[in-house]
Amino acid sequence: MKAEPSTDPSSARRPIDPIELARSNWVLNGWGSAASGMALITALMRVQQLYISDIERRLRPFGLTFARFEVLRLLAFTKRGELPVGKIGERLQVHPASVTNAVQRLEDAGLVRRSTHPDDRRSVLAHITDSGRTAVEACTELLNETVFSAVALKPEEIEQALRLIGELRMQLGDPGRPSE
Amino acid sequence: MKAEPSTDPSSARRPIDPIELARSNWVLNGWGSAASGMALITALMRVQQLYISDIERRLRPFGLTFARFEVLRLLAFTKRGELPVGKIGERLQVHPASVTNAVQRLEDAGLVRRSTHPDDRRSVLAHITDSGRTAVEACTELLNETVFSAVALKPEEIEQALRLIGELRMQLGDPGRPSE
DNA sequence: AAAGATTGAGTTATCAATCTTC
DNA sequence: GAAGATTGATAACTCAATCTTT
Repeated sequence: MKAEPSTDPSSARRPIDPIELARSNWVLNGWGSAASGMALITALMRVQQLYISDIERRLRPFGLTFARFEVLRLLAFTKRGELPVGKIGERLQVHPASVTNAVQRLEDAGLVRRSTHPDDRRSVLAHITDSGRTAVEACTELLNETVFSAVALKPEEIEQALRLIGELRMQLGDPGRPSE
Repeated sequence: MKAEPSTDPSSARRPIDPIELARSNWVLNGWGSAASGMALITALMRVQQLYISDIERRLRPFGLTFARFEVLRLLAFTKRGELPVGKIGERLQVHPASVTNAVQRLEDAGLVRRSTHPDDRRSVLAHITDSGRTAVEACTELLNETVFSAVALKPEEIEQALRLIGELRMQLGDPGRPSE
């Protein structure tokens, strides 16, 4: 047993972590068996929100959102620099309409060009431009230095966290992680 | 050094986890020092998305979103069943405009009522109604049973995950977790 | 008819501007 | 003037409906 987080309401000096406060309330209401799961899921939501805010703030000078950055990043990894928009949605696990929107914005910014697939005219190819490559490389470098390399965990802790999150993704039936 | 995750591109049989694929690409591009952090942050975004989808699907029959559920839950925990909307935003870490929107919807649904603070007429109090209490208890029970208690990790793994996420929140300057 | 993508409607979140009260 | 909240504008996502091509 470790020291319990203080639930003392008189400790008004430092602001109590809202997540730990919620957890205490859960326990006090007799929902002890759900308290830790609630706290974990709330914490996941919170840290995601903090990361997306941080990343989008850094990308703003480039006129990119994280979603659009991911599209560019994906295209830049392909051999020919292009991918059908359906494939993009599949890889990034986003709705087709979201891909249409992102690719439209990227095309308006001159970072990708659209063309119809030569073998299947139903399909639309998104092709990264030179300008798009320049932008995505700069953004990748920036995010690598300021965010991804800066994660305040030891390497083995990152691997541990990845494993735990992987379990959760599997349980939730993440299509990207089939249990087969 | 531990065994590296497979980067073998020939394993095309089962759909590769997009996150592990991105990680491989990061390593192949010489961004090894950022690869695990990128994978962790991408995984956090993904699992958050899966949880929010799952939770909102379950809340839909009640006409609630997760954000609105959180507001109700917070109010139900207070002694008098009421809180200034500014405090709500502070606790849940959301923009004042978002609170206004959520409370407006909740009021339209008859789950909360608004009144002006007696001691400071600038401030608006949100007060949970009997109907709101009934709804939030039903939703809490449902989420506890189907989501929060069902987290597919052992108790000590949940605590481990909470600790690791806590480190990340601290690094990101989560106002709810001051480093003092 | 089915697959692939787009469009339009509805919802939510954020930001700046505004309005009231202190 | 500053604090607290609301409003209006903008952006992004989801869903259903539509359109083209297979």
